[in-house]
This record gives sequence, C-alpha cells and structure tokens, in this order.
Amino acid sequence: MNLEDLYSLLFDIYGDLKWWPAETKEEVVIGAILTQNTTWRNVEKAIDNLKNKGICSLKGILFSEKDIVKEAIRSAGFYNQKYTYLKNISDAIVREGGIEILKNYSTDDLHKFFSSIKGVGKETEDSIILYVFERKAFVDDKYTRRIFSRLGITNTEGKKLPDHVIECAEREFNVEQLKNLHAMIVYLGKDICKSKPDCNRCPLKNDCETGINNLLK
DNA sequence: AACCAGGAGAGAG
DNA sequence: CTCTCTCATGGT
Repeated sequence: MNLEDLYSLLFDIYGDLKWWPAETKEEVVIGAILTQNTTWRNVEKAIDNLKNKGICSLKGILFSEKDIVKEAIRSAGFYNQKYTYLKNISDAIVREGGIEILKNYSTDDLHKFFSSIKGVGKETEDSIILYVFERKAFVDDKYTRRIFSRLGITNTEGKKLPDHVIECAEREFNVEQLKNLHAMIVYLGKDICKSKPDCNRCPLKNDCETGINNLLK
C-alpha cells in the first residue's frame, strides 16, 4: 500500500468532505486560529458568536472592542492569546491589502508572509495556504502523526513527520486531494484514534495493524 | 473527575 | 536544535 492507496481507502469511507467548512475565506483564517488545540465544536460556537455580532471578518476583529471579541471567542479557550493572534493575523493581512491581493503572491512568498506572524505556526500556516489560497500544502497535525505512526508509515507519534513524507504527498496529490486528505484524517482521528487504538471500531481495521510497507521508496 | 481537543511561543538545557 | 511549560474552555 502507498499513499494513494491510503487516500482511496479513506475516500471509500468518507468521500468528498468538502473542507474547509466556512462561508468566507476570512472565516477560514479566523477558524484556523481558533481551532488551535481546540475541538471544532467549541470553535463553532465562537464563530457563531462573531457572526451574530456581525464581526466575523478581519476588519470586524480589528475594529471591535477588545472585550467584545474576547467574550465572543471565549468558548474556544485560550481566548486572551487567541485574541492577540487574531489581531496579529488580521492586521497583517489587511495591511498587506487583503486576501485578494495575497492571491497574487507565490506560494513561497505566502509561506514567508504567514510564518512571520506571531500566532501562526506551521500547521496554521499550511492550513491557510491550502484552504484559503488553494496551493499545495500537506497539513501535518496531531492526528496525521498519530495515524501515520499507527499505520506503520512513520514511527514519529508526537513528533513532526519527516520532510520526505510531506514532499511525497505534495508531489503525488493535487490541491483538492490534499484538502480532502487532511479532512479525512481528522475524521478518522475523531472516530477512533483517541488516546488508545481501538482497531475493532477503526474503519481501517486490519490495515492499521499490519502496517504499510514501502510507502515512499 | 481526570483527560484531552484540527497548536504555538517562550524559555531552558 | 529538542524538550517542557503555559495558555483555558467544554465535553466525555
């Protein structure tokens, strides 16, 4: 089995999940910050609060009272930090001319731009580049590491994936596949791969235990 | 009632 | 460069 086989295996289970769930690109940016180490359920409440106040946008974040925004995003946890992070990224994007202007940037320049913002780490950066700007990026999150490790693809649970794995994925898949791959991995992670493996409930069943060899060669 | 969630940054070694 | 700690709410 290789990466493509893993993709079709997951696709048979989940299909096209149509990620990232959001009404606008700015909402994706906001959600990407809010979901840091937080369940999407709690992020949804925060985004609904922002929408109800009519401030679920970069300028909405920038030009609203601090306490109003903090109260709205409280359910997503770490709200003091995340408020600062949201202001940082909103300010940076708006000052650059907005998302439409950034679409003209090369993928490398987008990486440089976002990685320089305090509050935007590797995963958030890649998520935004993939889902907002629709450029190739492999999102290496906790679920990916756990599942790849459990499948025998890597033995790096808790650590970031090796560069050659990420390069392989970005070479073999197009943007739409990379979008759905990350979505499916998150779904699989939510379904079964919590703290302990439960291969009876896992949709991958035996493929998980037997491991995947010669994945990258 | 401990444990963890679609992380990131600061600080220490 | 790689650990470790902190940030904080809400569901199981």
